[in-house]
Amino acid sequence: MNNKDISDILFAVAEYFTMFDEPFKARAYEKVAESLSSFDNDIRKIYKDGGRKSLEEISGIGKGIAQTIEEYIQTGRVRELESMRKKMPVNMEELRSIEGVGPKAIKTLYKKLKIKDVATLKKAALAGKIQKLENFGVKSEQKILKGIEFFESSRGRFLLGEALPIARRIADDLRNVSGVSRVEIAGSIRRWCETSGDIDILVEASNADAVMSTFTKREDVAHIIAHGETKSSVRLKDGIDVDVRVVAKKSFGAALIYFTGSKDHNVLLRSLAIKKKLKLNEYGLYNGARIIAGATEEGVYKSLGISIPPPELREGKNELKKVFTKLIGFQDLRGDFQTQTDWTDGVDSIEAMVRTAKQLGHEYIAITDHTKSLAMTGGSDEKKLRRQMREIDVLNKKISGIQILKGAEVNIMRDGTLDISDEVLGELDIVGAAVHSHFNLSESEQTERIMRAMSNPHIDILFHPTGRVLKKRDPYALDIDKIVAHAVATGTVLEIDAHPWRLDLKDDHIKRGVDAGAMFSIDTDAHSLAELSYLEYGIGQARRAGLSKNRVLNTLALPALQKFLATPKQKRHLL
DNA sequence: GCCGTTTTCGGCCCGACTGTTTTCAGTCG
Repeated sequence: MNNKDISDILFAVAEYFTMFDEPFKARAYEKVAESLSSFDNDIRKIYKDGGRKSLEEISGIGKGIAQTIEEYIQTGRVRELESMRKKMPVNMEELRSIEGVGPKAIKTLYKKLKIKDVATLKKAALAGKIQKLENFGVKSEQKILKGIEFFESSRGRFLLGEALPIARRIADDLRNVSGVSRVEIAGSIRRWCETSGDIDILVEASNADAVMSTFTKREDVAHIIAHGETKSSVRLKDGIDVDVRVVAKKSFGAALIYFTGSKDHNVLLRSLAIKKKLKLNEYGLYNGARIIAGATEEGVYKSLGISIPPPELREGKNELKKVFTKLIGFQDLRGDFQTQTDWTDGVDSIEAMVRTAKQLGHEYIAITDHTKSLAMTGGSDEKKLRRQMREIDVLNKKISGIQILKGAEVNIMRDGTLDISDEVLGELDIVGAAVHSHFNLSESEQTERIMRAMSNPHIDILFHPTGRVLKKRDPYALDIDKIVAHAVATGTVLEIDAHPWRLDLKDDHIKRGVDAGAMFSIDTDAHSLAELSYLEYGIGQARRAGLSKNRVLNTLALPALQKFLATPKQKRHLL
């Protein structure tokens, strides 16, 4: 049981309260659930050390919620939730993942049509039963069907941001098994693909038995799919499948190539081997019966006469023929240009965000809270922005070793104008612009709108350019090549939003930018301290696109960055 | 259910958008 489990339970309670028309209780639970999901300290430990009282010291937690958390920690259950579930036994998590279906809709759907999950929802929608319900119509029925389509196409695949932490946890545990000398995460995760179907882990060990039994007996295993001498598969309680294989040292490199993939890459490699009258499999590269390489990846590629491609580029395209430009490295970024704080919809204070960024080794961090037309976030108007600038001045004096840049995530209005005056934008160090509404404009309208915003001399970066949310919302209709060309023409930097739900721009779009000569930034879009470590997801996407360090703004040291920002937009360049 | 330099009771971030309606409920962020 960790913070996420507790957070999930509180979310569930909140959802039910919403259904039972208790909006304020719901909001109270929701708030705590949100803050716990990115809370740095272990709640269970806080409770064990200081009891219920210490829970109540956390902002947002009072007597009631402290009791709920206590009950859950002690018994693993929450009676109130169970009794509400009895009244309305629906698969809330599944139904809520359909866009446009909220708690109230779920309530009506259950009461009128006994809809419990996506399967029964789909049946009812296809039968035209939903459009007849009060407050529903033909359009809402169609919207639900579209949502189900989306749900089905992305089911079974996990976001990189979900799969990678799980894979690392398992890999770390396996490293502690005696006799284990090496553990690597392979598969699509190693290639930094934005989603993964499963987790592949490769182990080099003298004692395969111990590895297999430790792995299959994990607490987070829901059931064992296979348990063999060198290979086991399990399904975790999270729903994701994990394969672990144990291989001998002399085959580790060949196995790592094989299990890293992609499938298409392996096909290319094997046909290359055949051309050279060799044979490649997961145990090694063979000349007849004699093994000529296998212990290391380098050795196998070298014996095939090619240089080793970074895992991110092993997609079965032209990676065997290509000479690789040096990709941006995971340690190359010196700062972050998109972060939100508790001034708007972030969780943590500016000071806390800055101190954490400093711990991460950043030389600078831009504070980019939302602006006024995003009222739901408490977005800043000109006055509030100026107040924030004064606070940043104070903090810059107080905190040494990192520069805080005054910024904003300015909202792009329907017509492409901005919701903050040019005068105030001019006072900021760095400004990002982003779309948060009117997602349904035609491609040409949407493209024109964004290009107009990019033409503003104060807009340094276009934030999350296509607006997608993985597994949830498609990107808005956009002519990406026009946007890229306009970025180059105006000197606007294109963001690679590293937030694991966004990864926006995506790899293919980054590639188009690379080809067109655009400049990029890689930012976390962090709304809490924990999210400040998301940069690696963006770097992974950048590497998949072949992006090199010298095209990325936040690889610059602070003085060079300041010089860049002091240059008029049109004249800016990185190379 | 939580909280207090506008309150220990009475509010609770709130505006846009959609699709349903004919003045509004639900969802989203």
